[in-house]
Amino acid sequence: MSSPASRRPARPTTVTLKHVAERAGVSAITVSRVVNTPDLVSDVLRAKVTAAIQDLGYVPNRVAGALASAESRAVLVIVPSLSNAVFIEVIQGIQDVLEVAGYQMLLGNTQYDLEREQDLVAALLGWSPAGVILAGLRHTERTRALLKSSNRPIMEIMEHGARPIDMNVGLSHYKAGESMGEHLVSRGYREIGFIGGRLNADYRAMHRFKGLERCLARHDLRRRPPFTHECKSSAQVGAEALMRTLDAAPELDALFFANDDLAVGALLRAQREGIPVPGRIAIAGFNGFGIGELVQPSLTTIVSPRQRMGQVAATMLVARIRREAEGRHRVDIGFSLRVGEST
Amino acid sequence: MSSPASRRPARPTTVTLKHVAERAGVSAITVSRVVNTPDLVSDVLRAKVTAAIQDLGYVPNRVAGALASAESRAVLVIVPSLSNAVFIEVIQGIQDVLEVAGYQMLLGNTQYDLEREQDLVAALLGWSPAGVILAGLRHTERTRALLKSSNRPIMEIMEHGARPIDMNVGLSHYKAGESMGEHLVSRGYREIGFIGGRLNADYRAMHRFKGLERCLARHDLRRRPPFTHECKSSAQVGAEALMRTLDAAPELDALFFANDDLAVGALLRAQREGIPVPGRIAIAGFNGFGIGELVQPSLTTIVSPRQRMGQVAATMLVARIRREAEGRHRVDIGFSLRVGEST
DNA sequence: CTGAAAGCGCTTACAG
DNA sequence: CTGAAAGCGCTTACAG
Repeated sequence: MSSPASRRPARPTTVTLKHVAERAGVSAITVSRVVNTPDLVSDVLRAKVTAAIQDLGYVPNRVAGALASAESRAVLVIVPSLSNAVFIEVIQGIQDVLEVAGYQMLLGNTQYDLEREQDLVAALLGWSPAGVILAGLRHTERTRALLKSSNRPIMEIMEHGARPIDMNVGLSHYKAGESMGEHLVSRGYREIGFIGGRLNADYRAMHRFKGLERCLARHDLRRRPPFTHECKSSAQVGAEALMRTLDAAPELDALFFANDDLAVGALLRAQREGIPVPGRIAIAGFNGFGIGELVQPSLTTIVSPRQRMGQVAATMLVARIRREAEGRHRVDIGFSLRVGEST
Repeated sequence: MSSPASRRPARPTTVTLKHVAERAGVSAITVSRVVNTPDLVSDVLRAKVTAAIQDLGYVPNRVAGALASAESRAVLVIVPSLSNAVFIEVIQGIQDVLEVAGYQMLLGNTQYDLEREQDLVAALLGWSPAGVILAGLRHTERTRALLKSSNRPIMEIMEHGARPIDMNVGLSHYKAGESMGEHLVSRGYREIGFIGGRLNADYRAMHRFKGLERCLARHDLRRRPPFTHECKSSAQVGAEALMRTLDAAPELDALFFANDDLAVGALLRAQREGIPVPGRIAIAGFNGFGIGELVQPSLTTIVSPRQRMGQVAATMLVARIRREAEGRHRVDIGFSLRVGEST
């Protein structure tokens, strides 16, 4: 019963379960129940405990709770990039749901590197997360093994595919590429190129390219390797890529950019250079950011339901964490073509 | 010594310090030292322990460590919004530094609500963070009290001011507003308006407005209340605000928008409507996003060093966490005026 | 509906 | 440089 205070001066004097229990005249477990599963406590005791919590300004120590239960109220969210607005919007959707459900997000950024992803997963599992959301279906074997043996609900997002580790919410990037290809062909374009960056790492963009290729093959149109650059996508990079590509392949009459950042940059640059869009060159993107509707000409693009994807994924995950889940483990969230003036 | 395994089937069989210690033939504390303070361990034991860690695939349980030491390797980062790219870039800067230093970010979003901020701070302190970074110098009294009594290093960012709770890195939004005012006046504009949204919550934008007002007063120019809207800033909202404001106050010859999102939207809308910029109306923003250099005319704006602000703040915080900090607790990170074609 | 005991996997604060 | 003991603040798995 001797106080350890003299030995641990660094530890701030904190209100603990025990203090609340003493104040309320109940046991510690009862306080714990009031905090976590109030329905299991009688009205009388619950009122006493709630009052004691208020009086003392008790804040539960989540770390202790996590250690005791081997499960923290944290969800790992691992994405390839934060400079890409797509992931920001997905993260917002996830946050919307996690916050209401009382879970904290632990955010990791792999920078499109599967080894980094593996290290992140290993390190972050040390937090005993209640669940994991990560981008993509492509991971190292060890990442898969770590996630599986963690016995936590796992949600893979962004792309929809056949063999998820556990659950999956995403869309078919291949079909999206095909869909844009069909649109361009139907508009009469015949010399169609694809511009993207770091396609080995951003393999979802590569899937879109493959979808486009499939479409071009079907129509007996010329297929070209993608025009690539080895840097992060941005409007500036898209602007440069447009000029370089038109120089290298002046016969092109349409360009499908890997994303809207690139496409909007290209559009604005074309305008500045006096290159008619779509008269000289048609321009299309992928994402469906709001800015695409404001530029002139407005951008033809594929709209992915980013925030909703995050919400759906987080909702399914939370249901599984709470063991209320049933039914589908795989959701194709779809996409839509938004036809603007640029094609 | 009896195994609890039969009583806790849910807990996955995990490799712990003890297992590593047994394998390496040392005590648990020695393993702990190899993980946390390897310099304190002899080369011989360190090698043995490192090998055992590799063999067993040991991953430290951060939760247990945090409970024992009353300090987790987490840093709270609390911002008002994730839909504002400013905060995303600041967060990136913070991440850059925290990741290298081995800290995990716990992200909270107040939605510009000081009560929500207070609740977030209270709840997240339950994670025993090593430090806290939060946006702004304005908080509830209870938030301040909670942070102070937590005895953790606290860093307030975004704005630079006189009485931080602990440390502060930011810029003067008042001076930024003044500076833009001086630029507009020097260009010959005389009827200058300010457009922004939710200025009570986004009081930093209000500071920029006040700075502008001060400048207008100095030059004996007409001062107007800000033209406001009650929704999140976006290009779409800026586009609408431009049209509404020109309708309401056709005498205006220059508009200072609270941020670049609004200003770029206005610029693109003006172009679409055939309103000459800056001939009919000059347009200026605040942030310095890359898109402002691509639109036509290019946007005059104030560039805030967002990513660097995050890096500097996180670097100072980590130094304090490690008790290596000295010198300045307050840094004015500054800003610069980028003159484009829109004014 | 309520509680006493044991334990989660680490680190602290010594002692040697 | 190394280690045995105690403890961090909770929750689990019983028993009643």
